[in-house]
Amino acid sequence: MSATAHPLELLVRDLELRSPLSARDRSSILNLPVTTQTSEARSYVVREGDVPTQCGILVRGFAFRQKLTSDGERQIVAIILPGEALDFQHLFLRVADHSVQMMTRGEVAFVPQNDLQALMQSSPAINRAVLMKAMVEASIFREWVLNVGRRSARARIAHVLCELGVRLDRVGLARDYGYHLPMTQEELADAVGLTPVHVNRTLMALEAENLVSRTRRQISFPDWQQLRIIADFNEHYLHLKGQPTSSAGG
Amino acid sequence: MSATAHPLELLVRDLELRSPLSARDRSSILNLPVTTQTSEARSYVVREGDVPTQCGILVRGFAFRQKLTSDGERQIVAIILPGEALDFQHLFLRVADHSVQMMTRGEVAFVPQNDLQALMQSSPAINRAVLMKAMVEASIFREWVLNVGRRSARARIAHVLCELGVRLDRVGLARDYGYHLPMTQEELADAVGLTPVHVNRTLMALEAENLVSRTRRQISFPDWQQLRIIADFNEHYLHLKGQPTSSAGG
DNA sequence: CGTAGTGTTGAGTCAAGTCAATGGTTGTGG
DNA sequence: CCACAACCATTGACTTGACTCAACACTACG
Repeated sequence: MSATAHPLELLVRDLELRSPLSARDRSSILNLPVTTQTSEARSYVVREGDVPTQCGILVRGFAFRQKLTSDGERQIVAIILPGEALDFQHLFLRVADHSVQMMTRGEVAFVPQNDLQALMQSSPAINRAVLMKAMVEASIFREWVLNVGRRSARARIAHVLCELGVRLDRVGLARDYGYHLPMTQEELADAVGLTPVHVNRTLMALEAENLVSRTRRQISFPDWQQLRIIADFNEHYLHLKGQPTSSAGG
Repeated sequence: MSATAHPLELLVRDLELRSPLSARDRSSILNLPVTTQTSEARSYVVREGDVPTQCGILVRGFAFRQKLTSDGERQIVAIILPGEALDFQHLFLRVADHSVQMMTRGEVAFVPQNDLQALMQSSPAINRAVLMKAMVEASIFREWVLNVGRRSARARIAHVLCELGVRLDRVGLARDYGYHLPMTQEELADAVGLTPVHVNRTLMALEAENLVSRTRRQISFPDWQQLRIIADFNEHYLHLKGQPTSSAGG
């Protein structure tokens, strides 16, 4: 358990992508007390109504945020990638307003909220990085409202595939924006507000047009530029560019 | 311009609803340097791509956040009520990922980001209150993804009407959850991801069932409990309850 | 009292949903 | 290594909720 990479290494890398951290900041994050635990696919990490006292960070595997209607229909409202926090929002909100579930088997690192909060108070850079991450997530929610509210089935699905390509590329988990997608068509349907049957037909159509190529759970994009166009994808909402203050020549 | 209420009074009230502020906190907020300006209906307060240096707070009137698809379809992703900030997110994100537009004529107070940031650094309570507000907004976005993604036209519309009823009630702008709704059916359509024609038909149906009553731009709800049910409305996502730490007795 | 923005209604169409069956993959235990 | 079981993907036939197009009515305001 100690020879492998530190469980929070990916988190640090992810935070640094938008806001620079000093060596000291990095090491104080890595020195946070963590409890790492393996979670099975489909297990819940947070349940709606919970009052968490720890902050979970996804170390390995994929997870998602979901909400249900009263008649049991599921909407996936966010996809969580390795290195991302499951619930920064609980640093400020007491009770969970949605559930977080593992999409695949994976590992989650838990840090006591108090320790993280103390660290944020002592380091403006860490404070800033964590809050930026939370604000970017809010921006992604806005884009998803647009996606689900105003785009065709084709564009919706393509848009989610593009978003994952770009986000996974950022953390080194994609190759030419293609990636291993451990998501069933039913889950994809619940992320874009469609039925699984219609997602299947739409994926088949995208494949027939040579915009998407699937083998097993691997997905790739023979014509990434064209896919972006039909997805109406513009990554501004991911706020990936470096900070303005210093070196602007990104 | 000086005998009337202070432009940030509603903001203070709103922040206090979730997180207590000391007298000193209140007065330091009210002492922030503000520039108040009147904005016409449909004018833009923030445009996608802007790099704001001031933080806008809605003093009077209604506004909304919107995003457009490349073929010009609009999605309203949030409705902003008096006392709410237009762009707390720009304290952490440099460039605007969406536009904020006035729904009605109104007044907006601008505070330099630097001053607000300094205040947040000097007062943990203000810091907490502002960030709670931002996190609650993120929670509302999640609910909207669910609303637009998984509910019927009827439920979607009813849900937005319920949300506005509860939020307006909270700031004293509703009476039995009925309120003045200065929103065209086209805007409502863009908030719920439907066409104006279909919104009209659905509203007429709700009215025929005596769940909604409209006169001019005033809307009221003869059977609020039933409306909540058909809307699948549960206000947990608004995080309205007082803080857990002290007096829990509602 | 005209004009422009809204709201309302009707008729016809279509994108996406439903229901139901079949086919393929993966994993597991014997 | 095989056979089963469970889950997932695919396809067809049919239905429907929401959209489109187009007209007309109301209201506010100068």
